[in-house]
Amino acid sequence: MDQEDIAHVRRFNRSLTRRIGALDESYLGRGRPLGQARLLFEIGPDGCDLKSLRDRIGLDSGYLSRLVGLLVEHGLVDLDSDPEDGRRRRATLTAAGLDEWRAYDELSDGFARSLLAPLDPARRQRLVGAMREVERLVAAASIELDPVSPESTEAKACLASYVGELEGRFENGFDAAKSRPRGPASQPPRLFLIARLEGRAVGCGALYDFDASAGEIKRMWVAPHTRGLGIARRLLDALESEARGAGMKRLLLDTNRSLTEAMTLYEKSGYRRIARYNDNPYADFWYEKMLG
Amino acid sequence: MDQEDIAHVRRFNRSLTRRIGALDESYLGRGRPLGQARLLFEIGPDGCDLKSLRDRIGLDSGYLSRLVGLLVEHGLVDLDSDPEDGRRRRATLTAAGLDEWRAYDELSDGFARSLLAPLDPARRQRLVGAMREVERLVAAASIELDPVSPESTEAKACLASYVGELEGRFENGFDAAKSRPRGPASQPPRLFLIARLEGRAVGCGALYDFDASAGEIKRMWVAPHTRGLGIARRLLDALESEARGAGMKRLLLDTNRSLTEAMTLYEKSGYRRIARYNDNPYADFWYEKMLG
DNA sequence: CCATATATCTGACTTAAGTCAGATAAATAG
DNA sequence: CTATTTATCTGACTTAAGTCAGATATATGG
Repeated sequence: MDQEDIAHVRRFNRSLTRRIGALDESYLGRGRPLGQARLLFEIGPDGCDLKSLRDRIGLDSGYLSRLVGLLVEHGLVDLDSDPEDGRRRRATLTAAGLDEWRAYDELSDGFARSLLAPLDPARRQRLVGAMREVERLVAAASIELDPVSPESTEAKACLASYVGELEGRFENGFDAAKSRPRGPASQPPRLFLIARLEGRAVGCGALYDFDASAGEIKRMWVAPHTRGLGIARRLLDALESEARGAGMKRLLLDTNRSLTEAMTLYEKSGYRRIARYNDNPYADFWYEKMLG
Repeated sequence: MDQEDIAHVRRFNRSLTRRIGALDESYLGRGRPLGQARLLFEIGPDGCDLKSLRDRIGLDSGYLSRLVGLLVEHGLVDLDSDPEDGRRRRATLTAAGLDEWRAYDELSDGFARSLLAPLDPARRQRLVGAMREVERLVAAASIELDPVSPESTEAKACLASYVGELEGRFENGFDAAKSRPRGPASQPPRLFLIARLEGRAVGCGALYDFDASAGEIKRMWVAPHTRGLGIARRLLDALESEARGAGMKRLLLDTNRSLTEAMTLYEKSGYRRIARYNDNPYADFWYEKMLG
């Protein structure tokens, strides 16, 4: 990463900050402080309970209570108890509040429009495309890997998605029980990693012991909407580095012919096809990589 | 421009706002309110006079005075009168101020680095490229066209750059006096347009009367660092629309063989090669367009 | 039922950020 | 030299934004 790349990112941040500040300014044009405006906008046409508002915008509970109070006072918001949990309170927009919400929505739309309008169609498409690219790659950069227990809710949720997907993709469906790694029955993995994007699990991968000097990679999965961000690559790298740290000399893995992206990844990462080394009924190809 | 494009721009704004907010947070980590931190950072290693600070950040003069006062009090900034204009005051960083400036600079660098670091080199390049594209296109969208007097300082500055460039590009140099449009001596243009990017003139173009039913486009120029943003196209469109409004049926223009981008633009915009219609010694090609 | 946790509210604060009306001193136009 | 403009400063304000320590009422696990 050279200094010039960094300078570009900094310039980008600066120029965007200024521009986005302009959106805030336009919000102020409705004579309401930014905090209240944002809150009103976040409550939205469907309403919202205060707890989730607090989580989303990150406000002190006392402060939030007062801000909502002001909106109620101005006749923009109604506040009732949540029927399911008497401690919680739900905020919903009144008719006047909904009008205001629409006005803010219009401002945001108008702002976006003002970025696109002066451009010819070709440049417009390029801008939208570049924005999407920036967004995706910035998301990719904010992925975090965390070791978790394979028994944790998060791990189980990932595995369920993994199984669900294989069921759909494999010609004969998939039954997780038949694809256990060998060794002592239901041997736990040495490391189970979760990939998180803004706190939500969007991928997983596990490293198992195979024999005294080898490990096995299994349960590699990435949520469909986050593919192409290099998450699988990072999971694989992290698992390999753990394997090296544990003194393993060799890594094994198997895969199904329908998982073409996975096979591409393995081959790019230095895995080479070998003969069948297990009796996994879902495996079509077997790979190994010597750890240097 | 469809609703989906707008939704993309809005999502982009939202996700970037959050991320850029994180940079502000990191600035706060040095125990100084954001206003002071930004001011210190803007003063920079070379110092700066208060007037230009005010223009750049847009602060109330009283407020700025007090903010700088605080920085002086904390031993971070020195304040002296400008030797050239006794009303102005120059702020310069003390040794301690410079250390602080470096710390903020490091934070910005670190922030940029944290966006790039988790990515593999290919994705890193894609991110930097996409950021540059967004920046350029957003700049393109914020270009504004203004009619000005051809005698104004801005117009003269543009024309000077235009002449300077032609001198360099034409095989036999360029003398503006020899390339006057025909008609009553030094006839003023019907419309002289300036293209502005963030207040600075980065391009120009003029529409002259040629005869009772035709106009002539001349003095089309775009600053080198802003080429590729579609500025010339927008200037040309605006001049044509003025010509239509004035009842002109036909537009003429001439150009030199070395101005290849210009020729491409004219041809894409519907201009067709015609025979020589004037005695401009620098012209190699002549074009016309019928206004529909 | 009890202890504890959770969601919200209230009161009493602090601080940042900014506005506005002059005052002051230096530059500039005539 | 005088009137006006310009750049900055000072004093007196306002408002937004946020923090913190309880108080209160409701859920939840045992």
